[in-house]
Amino acid sequence: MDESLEKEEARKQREQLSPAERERVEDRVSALLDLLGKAHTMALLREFAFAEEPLRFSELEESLEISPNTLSLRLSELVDAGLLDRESYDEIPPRVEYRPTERAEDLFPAFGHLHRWAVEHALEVSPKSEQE
Amino acid sequence: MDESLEKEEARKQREQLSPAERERVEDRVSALLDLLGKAHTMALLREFAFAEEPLRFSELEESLEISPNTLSLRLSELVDAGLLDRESYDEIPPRVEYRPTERAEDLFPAFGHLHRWAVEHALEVSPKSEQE
DNA sequence: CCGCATCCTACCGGATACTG
DNA sequence: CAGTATCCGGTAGGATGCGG
Repeated sequence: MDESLEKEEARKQREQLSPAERERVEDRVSALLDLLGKAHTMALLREFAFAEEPLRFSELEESLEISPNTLSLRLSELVDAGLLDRESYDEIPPRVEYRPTERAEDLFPAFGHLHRWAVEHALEVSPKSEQE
Repeated sequence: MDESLEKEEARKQREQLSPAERERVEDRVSALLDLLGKAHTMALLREFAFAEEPLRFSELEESLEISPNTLSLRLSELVDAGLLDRESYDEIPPRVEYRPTERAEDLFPAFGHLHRWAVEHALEVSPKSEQE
C-alpha cells in the first residue's frame, strides 16, 4: 500500500523537526485552520486568489454576502495574520485597498491541493446513499 | 513572476470545471475547512494521521485535553463526514475503535502541504511595530 | 469503558443605524 | 466609501452526572 509510504514520509518529515519546532508548526497549522474555518474567510481569500487587482471593501461586501460588521472583522484578522495588506488612500471619497501578501500567495497552492481533494471526495453532509 | 504562473494554472484548473461543479467543489472545501476549523478537530486528525493502530475514545480523551462531550461530538462529526470509521465491539468492558477512512488518508498529504507552509510562514499573532 | 443528557456561559455573526 | 456602535438570537463547547 502506498498509503503506508505516504505515512512513512510524513512521519519522517515530522521527525526531522525538534519537538519544540514541531509543536510550533502544529500550533501554526491549527491557528491557520482556525482562521480559515471562520465564516466567509475562505470565500474572501478565494476572491483574492483569483483577482489581479487589489480589492475594496464594498466590492467584497457585494460579491460575497456578508455584513459590514463581519467583513471588517475578517479583513482585520487577515491583515493581522499577515495574509492581506491594507492600503488606505486619503482621498475623497475615501479609498481602501486590500491585496494578498506573499505569504498568502504561498498559501494558495495549498488550497489547490484541498481543491483537488474536494473534486473527488466530498464530506458526507447529506446522509444519502450516493458516494463511492 | 511565477506567482502569476501559479495563479494562471489555478485559474485554468478552475475554468475546466463547469460553474455548477465549481460551486459544488468550493462548497466542499468550505465545509471541509469549517470542520477542520472547529476546536480540536485538527489535533484529532493529527493523532490518526500518525497512528498505525486504531484509536479509542479514552486514549484520545487523554492525549488531547478535551471534554468527553466535545470529543464525542467531534468524533461523530468526523464519522458522519466519512473521515473516520467507528467500530464498536460488544464486549465487557466495551471497546470502540476509530480509524481513518481512505478519504481521510487522501486528505493527509494536503495537511503535509499546510505543514510545509507553516514551517516557513507563521501567521503574525504577535503584532508589534514591525511592519510598514 | 464509552458516551449521551443536561445545564450553562461566551462568543460569533447577522441586521441596522450612524460617523469621518 | 469605509467602516464602527449597538442589539440580539443561535450555537459552540466546557463541566458534571448518569446509563448501557
